[in-house]
Amino acid sequence: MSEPEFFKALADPTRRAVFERLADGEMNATDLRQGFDLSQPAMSQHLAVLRTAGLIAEQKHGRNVLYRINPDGVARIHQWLSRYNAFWPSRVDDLKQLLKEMDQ
Amino acid sequence: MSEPEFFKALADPTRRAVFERLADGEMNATDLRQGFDLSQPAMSQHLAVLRTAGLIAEQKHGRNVLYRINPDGVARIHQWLSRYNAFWPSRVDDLKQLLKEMDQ
DNA sequence: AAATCATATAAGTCTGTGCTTATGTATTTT
DNA sequence: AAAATACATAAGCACAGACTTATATGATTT
Repeated sequence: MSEPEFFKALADPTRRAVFERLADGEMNATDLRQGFDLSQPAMSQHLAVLRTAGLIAEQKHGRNVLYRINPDGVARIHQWLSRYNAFWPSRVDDLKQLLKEMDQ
Repeated sequence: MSEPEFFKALADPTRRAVFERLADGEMNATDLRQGFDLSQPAMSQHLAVLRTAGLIAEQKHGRNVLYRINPDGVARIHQWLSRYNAFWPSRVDDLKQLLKEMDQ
């Protein structure tokens, strides 16, 4: 199995915040900067790290680039974490709860 | 919500390997060093980082210290990841499969 | 076509972190 | 009680990474 890069990518609080913001919907780099005290290159570099780690995907729209969460990346985190399911004591209840919520 | 420290802790490949080794059962620091080209203090420091992040727990046994995975830490990763369940396309099937396996 | 806009890349700085050796502190063994 | 063992802590070094300013590139607007 290849080394998971997502840990390093998400170890930075700014990148976690960017990732979380993208959970609400796709956005371009300029809009993503709102609320962050960060230069444009800094954001661009963060986005490059997240993209290289396979956590976000990009789509060009003219001179804009829309960024969105890459489901494959989330799936890869889940895959890594599944190794430790035995250490998740309340996993049965939580899973049943989750399935119930999704059935509604 | 407090900042998740586990990402920084698991961003280091050595610490991930230590964590993975502990998934097979509790172990002391000396045994954990087997197979790693690492000094004793380095391992001690890695274990301190994992412990501070709440990922492992320790139990003193005389002059030995047994380390084991802290289920609370695993639960916290799951909790963080649950925010992104909507981006996990195959989650329903996987969860049902997991529940089926656990019922056996 | 010139100016503006959205983004990326380059280069340099500063801080964080992972490593080392040296040493400290209990605990166990002889 | 002295030696050995298991581990932690301290201090220093070297490299990685997050930031900056400056500049480049391509698309849009005027």
